[in-house]
Amino acid sequence: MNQEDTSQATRIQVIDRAASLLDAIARYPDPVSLKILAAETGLNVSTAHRILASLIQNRFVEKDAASHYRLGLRLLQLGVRLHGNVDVRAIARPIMEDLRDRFGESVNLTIREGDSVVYIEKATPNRMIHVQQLIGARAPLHVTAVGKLMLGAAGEDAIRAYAQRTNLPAYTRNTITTLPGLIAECGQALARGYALDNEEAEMDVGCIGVLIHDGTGNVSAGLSVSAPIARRRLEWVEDLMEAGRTLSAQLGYSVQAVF
Amino acid sequence: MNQEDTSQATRIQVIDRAASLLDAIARYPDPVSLKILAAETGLNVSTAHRILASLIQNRFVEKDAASHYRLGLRLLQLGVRLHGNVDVRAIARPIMEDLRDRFGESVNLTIREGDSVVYIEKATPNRMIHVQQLIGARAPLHVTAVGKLMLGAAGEDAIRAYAQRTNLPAYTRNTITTLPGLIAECGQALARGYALDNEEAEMDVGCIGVLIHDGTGNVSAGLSVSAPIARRRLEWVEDLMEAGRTLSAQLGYSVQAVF
DNA sequence: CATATGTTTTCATAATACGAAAATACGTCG
DNA sequence: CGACGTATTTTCGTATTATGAAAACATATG
Repeated sequence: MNQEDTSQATRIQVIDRAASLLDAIARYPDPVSLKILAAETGLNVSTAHRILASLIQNRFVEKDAASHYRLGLRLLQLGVRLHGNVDVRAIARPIMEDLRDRFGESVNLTIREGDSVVYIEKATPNRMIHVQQLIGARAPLHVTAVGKLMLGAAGEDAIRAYAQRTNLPAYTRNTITTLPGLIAECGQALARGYALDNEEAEMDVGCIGVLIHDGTGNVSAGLSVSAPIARRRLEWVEDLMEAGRTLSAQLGYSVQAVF
Repeated sequence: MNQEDTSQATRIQVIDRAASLLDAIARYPDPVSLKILAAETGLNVSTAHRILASLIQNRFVEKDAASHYRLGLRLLQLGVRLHGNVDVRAIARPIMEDLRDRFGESVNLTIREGDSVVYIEKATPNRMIHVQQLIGARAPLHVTAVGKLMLGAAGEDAIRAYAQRTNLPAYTRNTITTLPGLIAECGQALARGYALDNEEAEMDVGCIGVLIHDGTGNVSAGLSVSAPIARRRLEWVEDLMEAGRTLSAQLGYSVQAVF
C-alpha cells in the first residue's frame, strides 16, 4: 500500500517526511505556505502541519507572522559543527581568500560524499562575472577536477565500480564517458598532482583542482579554481599546488610517505 | 507515564528524539558510538539505532567504518540556505573582513532569536589571542552590545517583559541586573547609535555593537567587534557605525525615515 | 457581508514506532 | 586459536503513536 522503498531497509516514516518538508522549504527562496508544502511533499495538510509544528519546537523551522515557513537556526548551528570538516574549512578560508585575490576567480573547497563532491566552502571574487557554486551543492566525481583526482586516488578498481554504478552520464559534450578514458585521465591527473576540468561539467566553465591530505595521509578534501574557460590560466597550477601543500601541511600531512 | 512535556503542545516523539540525537552527536568533536549516544539521550539502544539509521538514509548523519556517528552533510546544505539571513551574511562578509583587518580583532554578525542573539557569521584575525565566538552560539540579549540595542529598539515595554521572563541573570559582576538600569542603558545606546559591552558577558572581553536595518526598516542583525578589554578602542565606534550604515544601505535601508 | 481559501484543532482508528531479547560482529586476553 | 566480554544489528509481537477526515477557526476577496 506504500510506495516503493528507495533503499529496502526499514525506514522511519515521520523522519522521511520531515526531511522532505525541510527540502521543500529549502527549495523556495522565500517563506512558504503550508498549502504549498503539503502539495510539494504529497502529505495531508494536517499531517504536514503537525510535523512542521514539531520541527518548529525543535528550531529546525521557523514560522513568520503570515504562517509561512522557513528554515530555522538549529540547522545552521548543527551545520557548522560537521565533524572534522569544520577544521578544514576554518584553516582553508584564509588560503582560499588569498588564491581568490591572486587569480580574481572563484575558489572552492570540496569533499567527497558517496559518488559526488560536495562544496563546503567558497571564496568568490568581486567581479561581475564569476563562477558561483552553492555551498552544499553536489556534482558527480567524473565531471569535476577534484572528483577525478579522488577517483585516481581511490584506484582503478574503484573507478571501474564507480563507472558501473553511475554509467558516467554526460553533462556536456566534453564529459568523459568511457571507462578507459576515465581511468587514463584520473591516473594521469593523480600522477602530476593536479587535474583540469575542461568544460566537462558545464560549458564555458573550466577548473583546476588539487587534493588536500590530512594527518593520516588520507584524502580529506579538494581545492579548486573555477573560471570562465577563456580566463583560466595554466600558470595558476603552481600557486594552487603550493596552496594545497600548505593546507595539507597545516592538517598534519607530511609528504615523506611518497618516497 | 511520560515525562512532563516541556511545552504543552502536541509533540512528535520521533522528531524530538532525532533532534536530541543530533545534539548529542554535535556535542562531541569526534564521531561517537551508539552506546554513548543512547546513554546521552536516555534512549533504548535499539531505538537509537533505528532512528540513527533513518537519519543516515536522509543524510543528516554519517557512520564511519567503526560504526561511529557524526553529523551529515545535509545539515550543511540546509544550514546555508536559511532564508534571508543568507543575504545578510553574504553581503556582510567583505565588510566584516575589512573591519577585522582595520581593528585586528574579531568581528561578529548576530541576529535575534527569542531572548538571545545568535552568531551567524564571524571574521577572526590572525592574532594568537582573539575573541572566539562559535557560529550558532547564543547569548542573552542583556549581556551583549547588540542585544542591548535590540532591546532598546523593541521599546520599554518589551524590555520590561524581557526582564520579567529572564530575571536578568548575571554573567559577570558587570552585568546589568536591574530593570531601571537596563532601560536606561538600552535607551541611551539606541539614541547614540552604538552600544558597549564592558565585560558584561565575560570578564576581560569588551565589545562595541551597532544595528543593521533591512529594506523595510526592521532591525535585521547586529554587527560587533569583540576584543580583550585592554585592546578595545573607542575610536573604532566611527568606523563600525559607518560599516553598519553601509551594510544597512546594501540591504535597502534608507535613513530618511528617522526625520 | 457572504464566500472562498487557507490554517489549526480534534479525535477515533490503524498503522507505526517501540524495545526486550536474540543474533551477529568485533575485540581482547588467556 | 578459541572463548569470553562488549558493542552493534536484526527480529517481532505489541501498545503507543502518528495519522488524516472532518470540523472549527482565521483571513482574504469580491
